[in-house]
Amino acid sequence: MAKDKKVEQITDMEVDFAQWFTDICTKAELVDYSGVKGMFILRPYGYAIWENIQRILDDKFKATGHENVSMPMLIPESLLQKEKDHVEGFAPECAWVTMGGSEELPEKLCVRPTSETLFCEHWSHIVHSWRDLPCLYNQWCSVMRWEKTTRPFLRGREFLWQEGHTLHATEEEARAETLQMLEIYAETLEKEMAMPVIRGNKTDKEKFAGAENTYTVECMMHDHKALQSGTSHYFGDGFAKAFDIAYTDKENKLVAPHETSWGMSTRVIGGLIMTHGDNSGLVLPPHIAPIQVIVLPIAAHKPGVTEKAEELVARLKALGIRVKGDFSDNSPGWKFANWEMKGVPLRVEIGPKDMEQGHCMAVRRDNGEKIVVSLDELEARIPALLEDVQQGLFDKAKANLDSHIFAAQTIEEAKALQEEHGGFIKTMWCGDLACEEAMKEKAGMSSRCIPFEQEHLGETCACCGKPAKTMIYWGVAY
RNA sequence: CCGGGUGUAGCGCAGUUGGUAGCGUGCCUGAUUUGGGUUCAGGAGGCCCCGAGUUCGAAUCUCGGCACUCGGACCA
Repeated sequence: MAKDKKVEQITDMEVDFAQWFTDICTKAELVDYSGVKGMFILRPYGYAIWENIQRILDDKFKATGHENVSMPMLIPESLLQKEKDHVEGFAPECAWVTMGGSEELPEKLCVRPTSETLFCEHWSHIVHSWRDLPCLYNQWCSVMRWEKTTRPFLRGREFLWQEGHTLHATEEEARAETLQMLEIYAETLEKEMAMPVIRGNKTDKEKFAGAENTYTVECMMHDHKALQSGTSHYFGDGFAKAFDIAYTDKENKLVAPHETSWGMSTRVIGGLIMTHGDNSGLVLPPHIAPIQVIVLPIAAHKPGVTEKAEELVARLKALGIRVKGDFSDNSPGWKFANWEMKGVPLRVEIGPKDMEQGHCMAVRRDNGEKIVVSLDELEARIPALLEDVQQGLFDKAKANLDSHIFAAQTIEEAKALQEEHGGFIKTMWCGDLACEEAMKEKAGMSSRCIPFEQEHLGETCACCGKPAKTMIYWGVAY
C-alpha cells in the first residue's frame, strides 16, 4: 500500500509522543495557534467536542440543583488579596490590566485565574439568613493563568472551563457537595469519555490554594503519565470569614457558612486524545464525538449509490445519531484515512456490491473490525455498535491503567518501577511533606492522590521508614 | 524562567562567495476514479516571522524582539 501520500502526516507516538499529540491537535483540526503564546483557537471540530462535554456536565449540574451565573472577568487587586493562601497561590501567574484607554487605572485589575473571590464578595452582599442557603452556583467561562510552558489543551494561558461555587450551612452538607461533584466528574469521565479514573484526596502540598481538602480524579495517559482531570475543593469557612460572609442561623446566632468549588476544563480534551488516540489519529468515544457515524458512498457515480447513502444518513439521523455523509469527490482511500484521523467512531460504507446483497459495511475506529450489517437491521445494529465502541475504548483504557499500577516498599523500588514501566506507583506514606519532597527529588514523582480505596501495603512509610498513615499514589504528571 | 532546535506558498522543505526565490504536496478548473490514500491537463498562490544595523544591494551577515517545538524548573 502506498503510504507516501497521507491525508496529513502524523508522527508515530512511539517515535515522539509529544509531537504525536501536537500533530493530532492541528491535523485533526481541533485547534490553531493564535499570535499570542499559550492562547489557542478552538476550531469548530474541537469546540464541538467541548460542547458535547459541556452539555453532559451542565445537565448533571442542573439535575443536582445548580444554577448558572456569569461573573466579571476582572478582579480588583484588593479583592484578590483578602484570602492569604489563595493570593499566594495565584499571584505568580496572574495577568493584570493597568490601563483603561490611555489612563492608568487607580487600582490594577487581575484577569480572573479563578473566581472564588468574586463569588465570595457577591455572597457577602446577598447571604443574610439560613433561608438564603445553600447557594449552588456554576459558571462557564475562560480563565487566565500566565503559564511559562504552554501546550494545546494541556496548559494554556487562557482556557475554557466551568467553575462551580457553593455555600452551605453545615460542614457535613458542604463536604457531601464536594464529593457529589467529584462523583459527577468521575462518572462523566468513565461513562461518557471512556476514561477510567482513580478518585482520591490531594496531599496538603498539592491541594488548591486556600482549600482545606482537594479531591481529585486522576487518569492515566497512553504514555503512562498522569492527568488530573477534575477537582473538587472543600474550603471550610476560611473564605467566608476572610470575606465577611455571615448569616443568622435558626438559633439567631451569626455564623459563617461552608464553601466548596469544583472545576473541569478543556484540558480533558487533551486527556481524551492521549487516552484513546493512535497512530492513525484521534479516536473519539461515541458519546462525545461530534460525528458518530460517517457514511461513505463507494463508486458514488454508479446509479443509485449516492441516493442509497443519503437514505442511510437520513435513517441514522432519525435515530438521533450524529451522522454525516461524505459525498466529496475524494477517493475512498483518502476518505478512510481522513475520517480515521478525525476519530469518527464508526464508518459505514455502501457500494453497488453491498446494495445487491442488501447490506452495508460498518468499520469500527477502535479496533478496525469490519462488520456486515443488513440494511433491514440498520436501526438496531448501528446504535449497538456505537455502544460496543464506547465500551471497547473504556476496556482498553482500563486495561492500560490496571496494568500500570505498581506497589513499592521503598523510594528506590518506586523509582526503579517508574523508570521501567511508568504509571502509578503506590506506597505507604507517613503524611510528612518532607517525604513527599524526597519522592520528587529522588524518584521524580509527585503525589497524585491518597485514594479513597485504600490498601494495606505495609506498616512503614516508603520514604522515611516511620509508621505509615495512608496508602498514596505517585506518578509523573502533565 | 534556563538550555537545545526551528521560523521561506495552506502544509513539508530547497535556496547558489550577499544580487528580492524554487521543489513536492495541497488548493482552484476540467476530465478520470468499485472497497486503504487514483491518474492526467491547465491555473492561482510568497510583507522570505518582526525591528534595527552592516552593505551599492540582505531570505542569506550582526544585534534585539516575537512565536513554535523538545528537555528542565515552575505550575492545577
